[in-house]
Amino acid sequence: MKKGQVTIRDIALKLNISISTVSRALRNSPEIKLETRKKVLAMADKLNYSPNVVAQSLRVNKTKTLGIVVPELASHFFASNISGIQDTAYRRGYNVMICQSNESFEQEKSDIRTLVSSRVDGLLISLSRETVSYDHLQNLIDREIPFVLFDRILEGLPVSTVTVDDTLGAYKVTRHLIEQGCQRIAFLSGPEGMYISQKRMDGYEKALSEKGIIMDPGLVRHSDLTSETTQAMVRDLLDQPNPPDAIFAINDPVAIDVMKFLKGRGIRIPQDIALVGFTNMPVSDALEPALSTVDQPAYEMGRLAANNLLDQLMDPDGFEPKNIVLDTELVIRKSSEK
Amino acid sequence: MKKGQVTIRDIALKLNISISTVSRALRNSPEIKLETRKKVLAMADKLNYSPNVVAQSLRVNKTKTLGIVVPELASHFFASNISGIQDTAYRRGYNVMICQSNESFEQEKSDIRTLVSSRVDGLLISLSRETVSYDHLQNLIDREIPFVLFDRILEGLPVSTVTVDDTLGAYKVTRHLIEQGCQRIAFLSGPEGMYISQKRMDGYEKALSEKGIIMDPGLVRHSDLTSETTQAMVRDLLDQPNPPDAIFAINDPVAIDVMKFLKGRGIRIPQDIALVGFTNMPVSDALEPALSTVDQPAYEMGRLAANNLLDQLMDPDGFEPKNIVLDTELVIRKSSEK
DNA sequence: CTGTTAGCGCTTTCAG
DNA sequence: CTGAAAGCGCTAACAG
Repeated sequence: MKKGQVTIRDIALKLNISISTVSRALRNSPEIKLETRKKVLAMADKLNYSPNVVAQSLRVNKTKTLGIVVPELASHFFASNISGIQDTAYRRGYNVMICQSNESFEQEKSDIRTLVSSRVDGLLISLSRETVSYDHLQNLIDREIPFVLFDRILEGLPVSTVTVDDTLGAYKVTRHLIEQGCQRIAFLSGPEGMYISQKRMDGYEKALSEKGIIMDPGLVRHSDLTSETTQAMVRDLLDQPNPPDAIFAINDPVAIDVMKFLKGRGIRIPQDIALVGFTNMPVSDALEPALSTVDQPAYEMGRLAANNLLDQLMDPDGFEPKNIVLDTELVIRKSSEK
Repeated sequence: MKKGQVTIRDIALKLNISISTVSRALRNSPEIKLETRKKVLAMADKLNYSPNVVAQSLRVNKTKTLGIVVPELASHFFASNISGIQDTAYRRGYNVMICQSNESFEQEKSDIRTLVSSRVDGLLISLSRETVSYDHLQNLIDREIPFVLFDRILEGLPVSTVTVDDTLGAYKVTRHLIEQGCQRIAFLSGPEGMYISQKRMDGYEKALSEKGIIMDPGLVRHSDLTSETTQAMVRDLLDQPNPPDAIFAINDPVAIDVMKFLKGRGIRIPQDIALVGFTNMPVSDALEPALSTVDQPAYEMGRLAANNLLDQLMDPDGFEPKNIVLDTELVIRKSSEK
């Protein structure tokens, strides 16, 4: 990029051959004589040549770059997703550009716009907690820009998705709590429109009804996932005439906020109130009590999402969207053992 | 990027003017008549024009993209650094590409190579725990590719750096522990060559000598920051004839590993052994006991590093490298209150 | 104030 | 097997 960058022209000049020959040799075109190719490769090496990917991109109209949009980076779950995506992308010769929406719908739209204008070849998107409408995604479809949704998805779009079986995960949690003798299990959910809120709610309800427990709507709350709201909701839950004996939090960060609040109130976990999260953050087992949770294969989700997107880029026509659903594992720790 | 992308040529054709006029109008060149510019802008809007940044990059030999290399993404500290960088970069019209070295020197070199070949305009780098040599950085200097080091730096290079006052931070920790009555304070450090290991060691020694405590070399250990090594070292520390009454861990993740191990052994914190970390991860205060630690302004570090790099890109000649050092705050919690 | 022209570095027909 | 030439979309002299 700096002055004096070596180009194929320099190689051609030195070798007294045409630049097209150099170009072909560099890319192992079969029509080049072995000897010529060797000469070119040697000279390229000697001059420390490195191709100008910008020029290549302009020429072939492909940047070999994937765009990623996540709600936040400072979350172990999304960071692991990204690792999975990156490793896969690099292995297959792609770079990534990452944006965070900070859980804002507007920012998410802007991120997508930025990435598209950077000419990424495809996108991997996990939606913000505010996102309930399609338009910006439909726009990508209209412009034939391939993308895959993961974890925070929206249903009904003809695109690939990668999720865990949220319903089953929540079902396992709720059933486990019932088996521990809990009768009034609160569900501290995320925003109503969010896919994972709905799916985990389904699992929660299924387990309750299976065990013959009538769901008390007063035990279900929708948080915007911030600490403040979470704590306000727990307070509200506790101040009811008939408080819960267990809380199922939509994810580990929320569960940690709950834990802090309960401790502050002198409420014992799990004796007074059992607690379960979702995600299995690495610190979950360092908490006191260690947090029961649902292990989500974050890295694997990223890997699968990236592979699916790259397959789509390799063969745009023969491609069929897939809905990939991974299994989860309930990790039982102290916080829910009555 | 898809077929039928609108170009300035399309606008020019529609308006029966030259493409250079369109180009100038789009970029608010002062030499264009207001009326013409309005027409162009209107048409661009109507056709839903979006500039091809790849072509722009090729032409002006700048990508308006910064490269970031961090040891890992799944760390709240680095994720916050990145947020600070990103916000700053976006505000100033730049995108970012992020790579993680996974604490590997080889991977770090490869990341830098990748980013450079992607033609980023500059780099922001936090070194891996293995990095003790210069060559790959010197290479950037030789090629006149601007970069800034942050947090995990290496001294002696004519480039800007952004760190916290590691020595002072460690000094505060050690003095605090002494004031709590601790006499045998172990320092569980990182790899020997690492900048932060050395600086924090300096602060540790300074506090000890100031208080007239003779440093016991047997109380200083160098971990590679993995859980396994950390736990092995703590075991070793405990199995000494004269075990420590406090442990100062190089960062919070290591402190958490220490905590897990001590708990497993039935050792009480802080009564038997006091514990302090470094970084102030958001979960630190949810631990039991809540972890004393040193608060590092991660977001701010990222912001300053990015601003410094961007200043450098704006004015390459008039630029002087700066060593920016931020202050830290000792956060005292239960884990160190005897 | 606007148009013409010449590339940025590379790939890819089309001709030999 | 290799070369000549066109062009990806855009910017920037240079000329009017």
